[in-house]
Amino acid sequence: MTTGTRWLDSEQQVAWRAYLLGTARLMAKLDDDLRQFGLGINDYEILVRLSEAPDRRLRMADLADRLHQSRSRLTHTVGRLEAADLVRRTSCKSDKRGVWAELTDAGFSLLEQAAPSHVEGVRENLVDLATPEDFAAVGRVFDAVSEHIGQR
Amino acid sequence: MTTGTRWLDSEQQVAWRAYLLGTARLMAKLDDDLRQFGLGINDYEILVRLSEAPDRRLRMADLADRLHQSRSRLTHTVGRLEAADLVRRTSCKSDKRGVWAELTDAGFSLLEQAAPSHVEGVRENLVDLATPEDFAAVGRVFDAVSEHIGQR
DNA sequence: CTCTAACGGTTTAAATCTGAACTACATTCC
DNA sequence: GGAATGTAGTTCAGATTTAAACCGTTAGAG
Repeated sequence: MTTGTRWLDSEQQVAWRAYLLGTARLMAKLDDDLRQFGLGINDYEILVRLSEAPDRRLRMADLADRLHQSRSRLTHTVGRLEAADLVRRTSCKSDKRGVWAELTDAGFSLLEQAAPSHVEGVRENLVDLATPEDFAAVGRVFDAVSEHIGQR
Repeated sequence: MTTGTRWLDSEQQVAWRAYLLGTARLMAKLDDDLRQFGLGINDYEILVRLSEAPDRRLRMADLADRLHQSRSRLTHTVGRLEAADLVRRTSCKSDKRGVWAELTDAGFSLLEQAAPSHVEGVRENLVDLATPEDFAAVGRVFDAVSEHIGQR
């Protein structure tokens, strides 16, 4: 009795492919639009998370988790952002192993410049293309995905 | 009269972040699960597209467009797949500039091995987590995104 | 207290990806 | 026909990402 694979049905297949292609195109577009500010979407997200945090700073590991990135990748990226004077590193007093990544004024300022255009891009290329219900569904689905997969 | 930025409202914000994090986690998970077959999700998708094409082959540019990849990236990836004997390149007779990327028997065979586990992963970490309606919404949304952004 | 395991972060080297430059062929327009 | 322009694909150099090894520091067990 062969417990065969539960393949995707035709509609699921189509939706899955649409998601793959749509995501690829969307990310490429957003990346592209951010290039005028010298940022990629990954850099941008880092700056945003920092800007929202208390004292505009986060511990490296915390930041890595929020973005689901390896600590190694984050070290490299923050290194570049630091070289561009957008982020500053300071060591953590209470845990000497720790490092704070802190948004500089220049970083905050660049973020203020880039944000309107970026958000407009997210609207134009995603949010405004969907009905509110459909977009809410996207949120629910990927929230469930995150929840299911959990931390790395 | 300041035509201010149309920021995302709180729910849109949450949905957008859920999508970003969920996608990051999902892709990492699928990549991870494919590693046992020596493939990444990008390699896998290439093999799948080839396997579905007439004569199991596609022109490089065609394949690149379907995956929204640069020709350069595809050249590299196919080069590696060719080295692993999963894909074969042949030159196109009708257009001497062209190159066919063709799935080898080994490539097809590996795909047959990997597919059940991969599809199960897509189900477990995405499809089965959503109601059919919600998942259909995801399909609609990203189809609209693809349509809107168009070819590169 | 002290030993050991775990954590936080960086470094290193290799793998992969990007973008521009380049080669060859094809097409278009006099 | 032949020059200009466009297309397909590759190559090159540089940037980014990955995975593993590594170094302090911290925490937990005995």
